Amino acid sequence: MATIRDVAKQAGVSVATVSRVLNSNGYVNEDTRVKVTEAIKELNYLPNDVARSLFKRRSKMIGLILPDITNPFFPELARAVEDVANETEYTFVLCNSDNQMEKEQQYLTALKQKYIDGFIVVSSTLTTEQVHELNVPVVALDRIISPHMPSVSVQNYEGAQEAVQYLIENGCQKIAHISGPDYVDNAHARKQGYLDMVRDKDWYEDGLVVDGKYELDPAKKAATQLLEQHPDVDGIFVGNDLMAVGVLKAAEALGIKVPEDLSIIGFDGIALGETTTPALTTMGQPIYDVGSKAAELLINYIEGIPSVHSNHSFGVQIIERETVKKGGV
Amino acid sequence: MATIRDVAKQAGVSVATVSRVLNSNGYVNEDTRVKVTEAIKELNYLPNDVARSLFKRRSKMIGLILPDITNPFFPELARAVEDVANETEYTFVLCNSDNQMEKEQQYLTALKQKYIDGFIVVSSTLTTEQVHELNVPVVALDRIISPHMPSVSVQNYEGAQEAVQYLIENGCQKIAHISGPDYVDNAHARKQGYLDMVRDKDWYEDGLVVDGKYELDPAKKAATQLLEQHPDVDGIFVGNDLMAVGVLKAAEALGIKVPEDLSIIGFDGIALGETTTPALTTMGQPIYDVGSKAAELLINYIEGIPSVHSNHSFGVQIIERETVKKGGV
DNA sequence: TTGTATGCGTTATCAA
DNA sequence: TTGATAACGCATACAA
Repeated sequence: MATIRDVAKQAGVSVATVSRVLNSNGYVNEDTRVKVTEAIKELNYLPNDVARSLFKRRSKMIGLILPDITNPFFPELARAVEDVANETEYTFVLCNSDNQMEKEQQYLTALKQKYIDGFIVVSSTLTTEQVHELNVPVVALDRIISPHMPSVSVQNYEGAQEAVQYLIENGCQKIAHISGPDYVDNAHARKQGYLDMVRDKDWYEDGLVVDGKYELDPAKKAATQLLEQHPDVDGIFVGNDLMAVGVLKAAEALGIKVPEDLSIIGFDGIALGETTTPALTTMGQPIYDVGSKAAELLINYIEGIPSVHSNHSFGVQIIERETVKKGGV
Repeated sequence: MATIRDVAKQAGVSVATVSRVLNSNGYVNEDTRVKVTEAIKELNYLPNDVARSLFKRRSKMIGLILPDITNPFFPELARAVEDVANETEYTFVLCNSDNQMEKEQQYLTALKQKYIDGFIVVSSTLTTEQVHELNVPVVALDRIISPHMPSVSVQNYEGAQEAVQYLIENGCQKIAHISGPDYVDNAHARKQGYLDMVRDKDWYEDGLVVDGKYELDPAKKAATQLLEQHPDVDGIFVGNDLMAVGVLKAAEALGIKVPEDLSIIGFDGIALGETTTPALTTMGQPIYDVGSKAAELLINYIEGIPSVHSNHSFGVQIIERETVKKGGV
């Protein structure tokens, strides 16, 4: 590996001038610029980013901390972040936290030792203090950590209401909800959206909302119980698509026809929902846009470019497929 | 951020001694060791990895280059790599190449500038020369670049044969194949496995193998055509699970009952296959093990630990679910 | 057992 | 317009 010194020697100039043409700042004579450029080419020289980082105290790296890339909601998000990182010449570090604060903290400090420039985090456990004392730019994604911290998310509450409304409009008479964990703010918001739509219905009762942990199997179990105890439920608003697939499987196992006997609507709009039979109707969020917006926000933040909105909330939109029986009341 | 110099001052020793206790090498008096440790604690000192990297010429980072994390085959692989990277204190960089050699090359050189210690690559375009002149440890994953380069993969040829055999044993009379791209070695091997099982059957004809590009929609289209042109096909061995889902969808659209009128078997064993209706029968590969083995191999390679086998090939195993009609001939 | 000095490869300051 | 040189924060060779 050639160093800047080798280039300098080859071009018959000092390292300072080489550095100047490299970063194109400061005056440099056209002739010597050419000489240096040629030397660089001949030696196949590439600047050493580590040395650069040491001097600049920044690494051109950003980290994405999320629960688990194996959860089908996250790959598209990660892809979006990676894409904008790539465009802006940042390198992208992926961290799976399994929702454990300990792991999050480990990644945070380990990467800080590498002069990482910033983080995007999907977390329900990180506190404002932790982020603050980290002293590195952070934007929250999908889940909000604090209103005072830049974030990108979607209109969970409103989306949930729309979803329930859609079920009602299509004739459902008794609508249940499979919720995500209460400590996840978006799960909480979706549940509230549901509750505020149904709480005053005469058919409503507490047993209609059960926890599915945002995972497939727990949701399947929860739905099975729910449907056994409340056979008159004819519509379910499920907190995310992954759980909705579990609900679909539960109905199938119980011999309940979807959508004839039971309408199901999910939330997220992940690709998985297109592959089930029947295909999943859902409240879709613009996952890729959410991810890339978070990355943009972070990079602007890092580079000191002021952002108009530092708390961005995307709208959601219903994706009509096959798990809701169409027809008015 | 405190530096080693701050710690030295605080403890009343030189930076060399601090370095010694940090890396626990060289002699150091127990008393001063304690003093230093305390100073470190008081100052909340963390060593600067960038400075370390510059000196050591290595970064404790490994890169994983794969086509697209959005393809449901890859998240589990990536997770496995990240897990062992994490255990061994390496940080994990994810790169999406979209199967473009140009992007691969960009990542390779960009990360080399950061003193990356090694790569795991899922690639069909990278050449031995490129890897060689990179002069950084590389292990090939899922797809073999050269027999002389460490690699981890599965028994594609044998698995394909088993899959076809399974279809035959269960009474299929005319078996087609939806293949992956021929330039992907594992797709080629799977196709060969199929061909070597059926080439001499009296029902075999060339039109029975069609390209599905290892993607869902192309496979769906290909299967639709295939099934229209060859209505007597009663079994399909599909080159991967993602395409198999497309085939399932095609059959559904054509009103062909699976598995009653058509048996389908995929390859890979990704989670997606469990969620379809009917659930996909497939040749499962130990995806997580494949990924973690590759990571182990790479890290041993990096750290100079000799590996017994540098070309590892895992076995595959049939996962019987619901898309193959059971029953002998 | 400990300290001093040097280098890892850059960038930026200051002179020239 | 260019060149010396001092950082950046650490680890090691060599002295002491």
